[in-house]
Amino acid sequence: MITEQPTFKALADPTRREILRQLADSDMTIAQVSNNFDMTRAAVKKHLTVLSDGGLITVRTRGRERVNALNPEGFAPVRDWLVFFEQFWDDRLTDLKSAIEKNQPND
Amino acid sequence: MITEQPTFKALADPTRREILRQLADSDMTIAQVSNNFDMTRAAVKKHLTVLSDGGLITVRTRGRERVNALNPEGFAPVRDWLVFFEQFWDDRLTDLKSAIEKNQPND
DNA sequence: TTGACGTGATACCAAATGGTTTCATATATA
DNA sequence: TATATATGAAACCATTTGGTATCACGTCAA
Repeated sequence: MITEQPTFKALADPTRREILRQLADSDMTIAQVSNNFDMTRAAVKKHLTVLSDGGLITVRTRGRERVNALNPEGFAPVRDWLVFFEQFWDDRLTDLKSAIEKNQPND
Repeated sequence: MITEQPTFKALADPTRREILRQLADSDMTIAQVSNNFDMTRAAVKKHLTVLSDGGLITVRTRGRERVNALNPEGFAPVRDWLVFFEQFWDDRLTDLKSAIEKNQPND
């Protein structure tokens, strides 16, 4: 079973969400990502590990480099979670609509 | 400007996400929510405060009670965030498709 | 082969987080 | 009015988190 916890946890930090946005533009090595943030490479590496644990990115080896890329499938837990509530509100609206129509049959 | 940070932060904790799911069934007072978790009312109250700060729930006073309810609008930051990436992938697919058609004009 | 480069991993630290207990305050009720 | 109920808030604590510095290791290039 897929647990959604690592995914939501990974998204809780603004630096990590910014990393995802940048990876949307292009895959990047750890060093490249680090250049875009005012923190050490070690700190960025930790964030990338959390993102990887959350399934939001994949990492492939290229020589001595490690290339990070978005993993579209990793976003599924968030999508599913959101759909649960949106579906719920859709049903609520449908119920409300039918209730109104029931009380106002003269449309 | 709406900052998405409090929203994502609120969603990082499994207890808080479970509270949201329960509130989808019915609005609840703090005491009612507390009854569903194995922790003190004070702890639950803290979680509700975080959810409120994140705009995910609204709280109304009813006598000496405080009734917590889902706030559909509070989910917008997550929806917007997700749409950014899904749109991105849609564009990628479109680009890929047109590139393929360009190289295979004999369809 | 010998550095230089890119990364992994660990120890360490301050601050944030998630929980507790305790007490104060406001409202409902006998 | 006196008491019980529902909540608010603060002090406190252990653990997690997000950062640092440092060193070890594999790979590329002269």
